[in-house]
This record gives sequence, C-alpha cells and structure tokens, in this order.
Amino acid sequence: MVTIADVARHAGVAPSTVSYVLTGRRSISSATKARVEASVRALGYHPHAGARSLASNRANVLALVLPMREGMHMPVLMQFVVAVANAARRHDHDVLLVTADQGAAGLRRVAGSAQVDGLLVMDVEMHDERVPVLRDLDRPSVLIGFPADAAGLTCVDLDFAEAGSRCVDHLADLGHTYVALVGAPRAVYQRDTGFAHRTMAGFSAAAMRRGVSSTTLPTETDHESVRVAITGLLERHPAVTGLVVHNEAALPSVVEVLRSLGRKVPDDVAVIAICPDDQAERLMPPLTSVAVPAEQLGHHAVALLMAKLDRTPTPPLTLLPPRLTERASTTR
Amino acid sequence: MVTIADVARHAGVAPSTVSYVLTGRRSISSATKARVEASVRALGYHPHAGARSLASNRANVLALVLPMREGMHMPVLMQFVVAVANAARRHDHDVLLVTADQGAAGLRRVAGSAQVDGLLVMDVEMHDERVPVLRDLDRPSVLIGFPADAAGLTCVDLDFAEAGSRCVDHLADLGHTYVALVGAPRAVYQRDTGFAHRTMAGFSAAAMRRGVSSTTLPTETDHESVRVAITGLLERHPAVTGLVVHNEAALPSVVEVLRSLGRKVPDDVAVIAICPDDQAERLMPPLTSVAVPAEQLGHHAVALLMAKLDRTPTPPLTLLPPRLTERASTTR
DNA sequence: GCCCGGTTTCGAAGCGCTTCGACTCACCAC
DNA sequence: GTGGTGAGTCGAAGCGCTTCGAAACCGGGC
Repeated sequence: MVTIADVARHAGVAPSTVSYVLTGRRSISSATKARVEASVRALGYHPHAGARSLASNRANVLALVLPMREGMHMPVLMQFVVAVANAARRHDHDVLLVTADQGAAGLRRVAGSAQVDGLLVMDVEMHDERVPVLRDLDRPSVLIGFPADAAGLTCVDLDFAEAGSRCVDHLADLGHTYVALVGAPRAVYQRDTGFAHRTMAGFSAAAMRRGVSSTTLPTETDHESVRVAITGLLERHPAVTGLVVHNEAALPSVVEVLRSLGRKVPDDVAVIAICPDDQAERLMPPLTSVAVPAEQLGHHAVALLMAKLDRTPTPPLTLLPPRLTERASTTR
Repeated sequence: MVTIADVARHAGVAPSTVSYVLTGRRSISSATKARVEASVRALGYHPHAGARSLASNRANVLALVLPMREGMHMPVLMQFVVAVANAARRHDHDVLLVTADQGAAGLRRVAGSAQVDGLLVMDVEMHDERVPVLRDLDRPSVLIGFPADAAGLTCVDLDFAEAGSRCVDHLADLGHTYVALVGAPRAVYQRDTGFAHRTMAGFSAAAMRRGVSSTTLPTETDHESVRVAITGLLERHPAVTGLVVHNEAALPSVVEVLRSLGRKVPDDVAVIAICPDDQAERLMPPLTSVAVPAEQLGHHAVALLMAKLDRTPTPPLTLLPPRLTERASTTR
C-alpha cells in the first residue's frame, strides 16, 4: 500500500505538506503543489479512508436510509437512490446503504461508529419510529418527506398538497365538475405515509374551494385490481370526468382500463398523473402530469445535508413547488 | 464519543481485553466477558469504524457496483440490492453504493482507499470495461453475471442458457412446434449483456435439438411497442403457439396485448416468463415461469465474497440451476 | 545590516483501535 | 518442591492520516 509518507518522500516534502495539498486546508506554493500532485499520480496514491476518518473525524460517507415497504414503487425509488449517489459524489462523498430492516438500531450503529457523517432518510411516515432517533443522534440528517412533527429536523419534499390542489384547479379550469383521486395502495395510507396524505388533503381542499364534487380511492397496483377499482369508480360515480392518478405503478393499467371500457382520453375522461415526467411522456396518450422531481429532490437533500455538515444554516422545511405540464390527456 | 478506553476503565480491564471480547480473537473468561459486555451496553459504546479499519486492515464494508443502464428493470434490480444489503449485514458488513457513472475509476478509488474489503459487481457485460480493473485490484470481487472471459474471476448467475432451454423443452413437451422468444430491449443486446445472450442461445439451441421452429425478437418495454411487436410477430409467424418472455417490464403488456388480440392464454398461445416468481404469480392468468431468484443470487454472491475474504477456496463459476414452475399459462 | 510580517513548510502529537509478545496464575506431573 | 503448560490478561507499538505550533525563508522598510 502506498502511504502519504511514500508520496512525501517521492516529492521531497514532509507528509504534512502532502496532506495540505490534498485537503487544501493551508496554502501551498504552486510549485510544491504541482510536484506533490505529480507524485500522487506517479505512485497511484489513494488516502486510506479509515486513517483519514480517524484523524479528521470525517468519513466522507453519507448514509442513505431506505426502508423497503409494501406498495413502494421501485423505479421512482431507484431514481432517488441514483440521484443521491451522484450528488454525493459531486460533493466528494460516498453513500452507505442502510436498508431499514435494521430499524432504528441501524441508524444508531452507522452514526455511532462514525461510519457516516450524516444521514439521508427516505419514505418518511407521519409517525416514524426513526424520527426520535434522528433527533438525538449527534449527526446531521435530512429527511426526504415529512413526519407529523418535524420540529428540529430538516425536511425536503415536493409540495404534494399543492400538487393535488393544482390538479383539481387544472381540471376545474377545463370545466370539469366531478373529479376523482386514484391514490396509492391502501398499505401506503395505512402506515400514514406523508406524501399520500398530503396529496389527498390538497386534492380534497381544492375540490371544496372550487366547488367541484370529488371522491378518492386507494388503488392496488396489479392490473386486475385496477380494472375492478376503475370500473367500480365509474359505475358509482358516473358523473366523474376527471381522474388524478397518484400511483405510478397503476398508471399504465389505468390508461389501459379506460381504453378497454371505451372511455376516450381526454374526450370522455381527462387524466392527470402525479409521477416522474418521463413516465407521463411515455404513455399513450402522453399524460398531463405534475412531475415528481426525484432527481431534483435527491440533489437538494444532499445539498442541504452538506450545508449542515458545514454548519451553514439551513431552512428546516423545504417544499418544492409542483410543476404541471399539459399534455394530450387533458386537452379539450 | 465513548472510546474503548472508557469501556476498559468502566469494566476495570485493559483496552486490549475489551477488544478481544468484541472481536473474539482470543479466549476471555466468561466473567470478564460479561463485565465488559455490560459496560459496552451501559456506555452505549460503538467502535470507531475508521480506527478499526486502520488498525485491522478490514473495513467491514462491501462495495455494490451498480451501473444504471438503459433497459434495466428496476424492481428486479432493487430485489438484488436489498438481498445483498441484508446478506451483508448478516455477515456483519455494510454496503457502499458505487453507481457506475464513475466507471472504473470509482472501483479504483473505493478499493485503493481501503473503504471496502471486497466488491460485488452487477449487470456484467460480455466485454465489460470493469473486468480488467477487477483483475488487478488487490481486493476480492464477485460478479453477478458472466463476462466473455471469466478467467481469474468469481462469478455467480442463474443458468440462463439452461433456463431458455427448459422453456423450450416445456413447450415442446406440451406439443408446441413453433415458439418465439420475446426478449429484452434492443439496447440490452447491443451492449452485449451476458444473461440476455445466454438465454437466447439456450433457447435457440433447444429449439434445434427438439426440432421445433423458433424465432426471437428484442422488445422495448412500453405498451405501444409491445403491441406493435407482438401483433407483428403473430402476423409474420402465424404458426407460433408458444411465447417465452424474458423481459419483466414488458410482461404485463404482453399478456394484455394477447388478450386484446383475442388470443386466449393458454388455449391459443402458451406463455412462459423468465422473471421473479412473485411477478409471474400476480398476473392474470398466473404465468408458468422460470424464476429469476434475485434474493438467492444476492445471498450467494455475498457468501462467496465472504469466503474469499476468509481466504476459503471458492468455485470460480457458479450457475444456479433454473427452476420452472407450471402455472395456468401453459396448462393444456 | 537588521528587524518584522507574511508566506510556506516541517515535525510531532494524537485520533481509537488491533495485535503481538510477555506476564501472571493455576494446575498438574514428576 | 520444581518445572512445564495453557488459559487469561496486560502494555505498548503502530496502523496512516490530519492538525497545531513553530521553524524557515523571503522581501521590504528603516
């Protein structure tokens, strides 16, 4: 193994000088700097991560806490994971995966052992058992999602309430008077996941405000369940002419079922999805949608965490404004 | 921060004794052991990971190298990730995520900095740029998948050739004389991904051997592409009565398109999927399938890597035998 | 010619752990 | 009794890095 002492010898300087070149924590003359950098390359030197973390008290690793729960949509989840990993790398950090089957103990372990400098927590429930743990951990954390009590925490999320509301507004503006929210699987609501609740709240409130009738139903993701759910919905509420779908996995089936029922989109039924843009674009017809900006959220969360690590003050709550893109599924 | 010295003082022993209790590398009297363990709990001690890795030359972390490429199916990928993470934890290791947008340099970095003890590499291509790097890294690695030249490497995978072959056999046994392979998206073949090629090879060879006619077509994942592809397939090859689908994302659409074309499954067309069991079960009708045992593969890969870390001899190549489960989509 | 301030570099301490050799006790065989 | 043995424990060295204080150097002003 090549050590900093080897590099120092090769470049004819002291080990501390090499360290300062690498970390940039003291000014070094450009001549020395160039010489050291050449030696680093020549020897193929990589600082020992453990030694560095021991001496500097920074591991340059972030924990990504990722529970795997029923009803979660993997493609979207994966977009988050990749966005976080890439953003972390841009800040010279790596990502340690903590799947939550280890629960709160896992958080204590990775934080307590100084394996990670900070934590990024996904799929936050309203009353999440991890929240109190995060509060008394000595490491900073950022939640993607909101618990019921966010005091003392830093959270980022899409403004799902506003997203639900914008969908209703768009439909109401187009003259629809009866709209339905096709929501996440029942399990997601049952465990009180913040984003599902907030979309529903925003949806219902906007319907009241705009004076349009509304109904909501949780929906499973398999095709057969979707068929039953949508068919039932349109039978019970024949006046429904606008659908807001907040369920990425069910989305293709919803479109397909409407087609097979002979309901033309958008002529008979308008459809708005709350999902990543690329998915909305790929369906036939392309769907008007409120984007779930997974990439942007991931980057933002990492940026906030890095700021906290730098002791820069950060806003406790960040709600990204929803962006609605009109496509073929709601045009008159 | 609580250090090993604090624990030692609290328990009235030397730091080295605490270390031996924790690592189990020397025998310790049960009385002392109990006392130390009580102190560890009382003080909430977690060994500093960096210090440990520096002193012992082991980080207890595995890298999971995960390229994100076109045409990959996220749910299956995620199953692997979770299986690997859980298996690693059972061996007292954590998982560091390396998304491959960093390419070979990323591997060099995490291995060179002693951040990880070993590497798990996914989505291996036939001529993968990472393979030569892995060979000259000083850390052990296990590939999930096979490159063209696997000399000097440890690889695990499902025996996809045999899987393709078993599907043909099953259909031939049922009397089918013209079968088609509905394969992965074109991009997957274009970048020479091992598993896609091997399935196709096994499929074609078995068709020859059994004397049944066969055809193959790559298939994109969106519904419309699937509709065009399947419709075209059945027009060009009207005698086809058996479909082998090796494309998880397209699977629901394939079933749906057959239904909408009025082809009954299994009466008009038999369908076998190569996909995780849970997906095959959830479709209507439930599909006969060869399981892609993501969980088992993940566990196996971790077990092999741990063995290599222990310097236990390991088989260079492991092919898990495919398991075909008969369900409603191929019953006569 | 000397002092002073700033810049650049050096040397040594120390981060928290593991590990090796050595020490201490019992205990047993002779 | 004495020597040998093995189990249990201790102490100190050292892993590779960062960081702090101090030394060395370089001009510029007097």
